[in-house]
Amino acid sequence: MAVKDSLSLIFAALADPTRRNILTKLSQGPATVREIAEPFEISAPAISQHLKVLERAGLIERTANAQWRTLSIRTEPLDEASAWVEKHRREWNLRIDALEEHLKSMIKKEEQST
Amino acid sequence: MAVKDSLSLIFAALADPTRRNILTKLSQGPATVREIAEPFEISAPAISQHLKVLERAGLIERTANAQWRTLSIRTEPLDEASAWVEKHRREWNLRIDALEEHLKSMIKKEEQST
DNA sequence: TGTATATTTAATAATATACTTAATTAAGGA
DNA sequence: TCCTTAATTAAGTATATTATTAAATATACA
Repeated sequence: MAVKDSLSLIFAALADPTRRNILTKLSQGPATVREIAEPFEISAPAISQHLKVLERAGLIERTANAQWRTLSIRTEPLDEASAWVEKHRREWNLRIDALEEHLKSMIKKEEQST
Repeated sequence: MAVKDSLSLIFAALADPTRRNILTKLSQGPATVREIAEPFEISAPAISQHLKVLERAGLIERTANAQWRTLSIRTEPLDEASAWVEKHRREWNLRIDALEEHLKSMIKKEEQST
């Protein structure tokens, strides 16, 4: 079981619709495992494993209260994921803009030479 | 091979450091498969498979030129990923703010009653 | 104490992922 | 035509992921 870097853990955790649904639920406020599991058809252990994946990625936090675990979302990993995506989007868009500038100036030269 | 929704494909594609490195390279401009493969120690077929994953997620685009394939990044899936992340971050932060407001007003009441 | 509820752990199985080497396809150029 | 280069496909393998059922653990509460 190879150790994974945090971005890989975060994106992998987000790559499953069940886990994204869990985060959607938690983005409205903390909930117990039971409350989280309720809308899904899968077994309780399956939910428990999904929660473990989310926790390992730092996306959720559990606090124990008697036999109940209350889960809440954490935004730091979302910040990290977002930062990566935004950086690449921005750099690519800069490239595209530069390319457009280049094409424009090419056309201008073309026009001047005729 | 179950059909996956697009967000799952995108996040899964981003969940691998080799593929993120490929996108980092491509965010600086288009490149051929050879150029992309160069910094990596893994075999050419492994790169080819990573490119297939990125392509299936819509993150890259290939244009064929004789035996060379030129690859470039596409930002639509990055937009989609970013939108999901931002939405959840925002909603969770709103919750937190509301909670803080609530606590503040509780404290205020507490102070008034003493 | 005994029982119900909440949740996790363990064992297992099916499927998916990420790599490998060998073979194949396709084009350029001596 | 033959050889080289670029890239993909095919086949095989190790490991990871996602689910299952059965059992274990922990707490509340009659």
